Amino acid sequence: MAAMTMPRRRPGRPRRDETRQTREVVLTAATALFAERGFDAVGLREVAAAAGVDVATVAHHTGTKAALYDACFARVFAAEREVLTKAAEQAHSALDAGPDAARRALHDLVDVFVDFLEDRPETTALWLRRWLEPQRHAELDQRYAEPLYRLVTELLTAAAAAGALVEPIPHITVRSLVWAAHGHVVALAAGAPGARERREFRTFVHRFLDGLYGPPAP
Amino acid sequence: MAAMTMPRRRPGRPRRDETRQTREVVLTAATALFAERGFDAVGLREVAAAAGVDVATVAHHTGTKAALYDACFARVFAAEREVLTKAAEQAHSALDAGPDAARRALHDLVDVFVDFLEDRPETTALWLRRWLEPQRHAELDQRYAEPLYRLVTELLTAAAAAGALVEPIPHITVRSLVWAAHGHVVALAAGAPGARERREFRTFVHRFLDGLYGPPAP
DNA sequence: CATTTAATCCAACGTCCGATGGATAATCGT
DNA sequence: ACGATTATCCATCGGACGTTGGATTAAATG
Repeated sequence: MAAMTMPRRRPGRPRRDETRQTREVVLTAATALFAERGFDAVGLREVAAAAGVDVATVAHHTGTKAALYDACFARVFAAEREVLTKAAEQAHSALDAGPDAARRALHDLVDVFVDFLEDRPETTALWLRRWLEPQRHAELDQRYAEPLYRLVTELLTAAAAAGALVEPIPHITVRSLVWAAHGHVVALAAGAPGARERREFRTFVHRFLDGLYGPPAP
Repeated sequence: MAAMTMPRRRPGRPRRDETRQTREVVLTAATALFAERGFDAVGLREVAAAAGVDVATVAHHTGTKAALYDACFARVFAAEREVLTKAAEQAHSALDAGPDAARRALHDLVDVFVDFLEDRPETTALWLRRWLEPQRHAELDQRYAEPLYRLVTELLTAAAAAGALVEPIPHITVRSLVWAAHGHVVALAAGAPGARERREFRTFVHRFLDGLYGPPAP
């Protein structure tokens, strides 16, 4: 990740090796501000100042404010999707090795997810903000969330077919786990004692997942 | 709940029996708008129009915009706290009647919670918005959430002492259930098929709670 | 070297917002 | 019946916002 501000770049056409730099710096600064305070509470002059450039430079690189906002979301969510898709595919390929291996694979998958959110808490903030904007929400859900939900839901369904997995309603199980993880990040941001909270949340999630491996309901 | 708009009240001192009416109408209209779009995206003129009054009238009754915002939160959260406190106390008093009654009492309690959120989805929106405002979040958490969390956590702890309740980390269990419920409301608002989703979410939560009543981990 | 291209900043425009002062009208207290 | 009180609206002010046009600088291009 590039530094938050630039060391005052002089005007003029950029050299071939330094194109795209300013855009990244602006996006990084804008992402942090939007995650913290939202679209309307953040001014373009503020973004420009945080990035160390003029407001017109921001407009030059990212167009309107709405386009800048969308670009911030796309960048963060794409990174999340990339990490989680890879982890989900690994878990999927571990299914053939028996119920115990499948359970461990599930543990690893959610650990990757929780690690990612803890490392980049702005992801949670951006998702919460999108969930509060119904029209955008639907679009981004389709692009970034649904593929993952589908993958993990298939994972649970396949595990139920292979081992003795008790899985009442896969998509609700997955969604609830995701929201619990976001709640965990919010609690951390609000000042919950960090190390202990992190450890206990993982314990909770693992036990919850293990509970899915109990005997089928009569 | 009063109507969203007023039938154009004429100026002049109000009669004794109609004091506080305008304030309630303004608060109701403002709550709906703030829940939908947030503090900065809602203008006071817009609130005034939705309530059928002038912008100066809004200021007269509620002071600054920030005070109006806070008043909306306080009203909704107080209602939620009242309903849930009563339900939690009922569940608590059912603990002495044995493990089965305790489990049924827990089911009833979360049903009350989910019913409340489904009936008044603006509650979820307001909580999400508060969680995105760290400083306000801490204060309202202390006033409205923590008493309830403490009550339910004690409930789980007492149930573990009485029956065979497996409860690894009570406060994380409670928080995760709360967030799962908010995620459920967001999914409903985003257009998930209503009746089926409502039924399945309750099934999921009940099975999750029953899982807490399994044999203690070795 | 001359021209084109790209990035940056400065200054300004029009708009909308929250807040306020003051006028008006209807009821209350006496 | 008459002042005091309260609620309402109108008009307006200062400021912040997103956006844009144009000047400046520097590298690429030929």
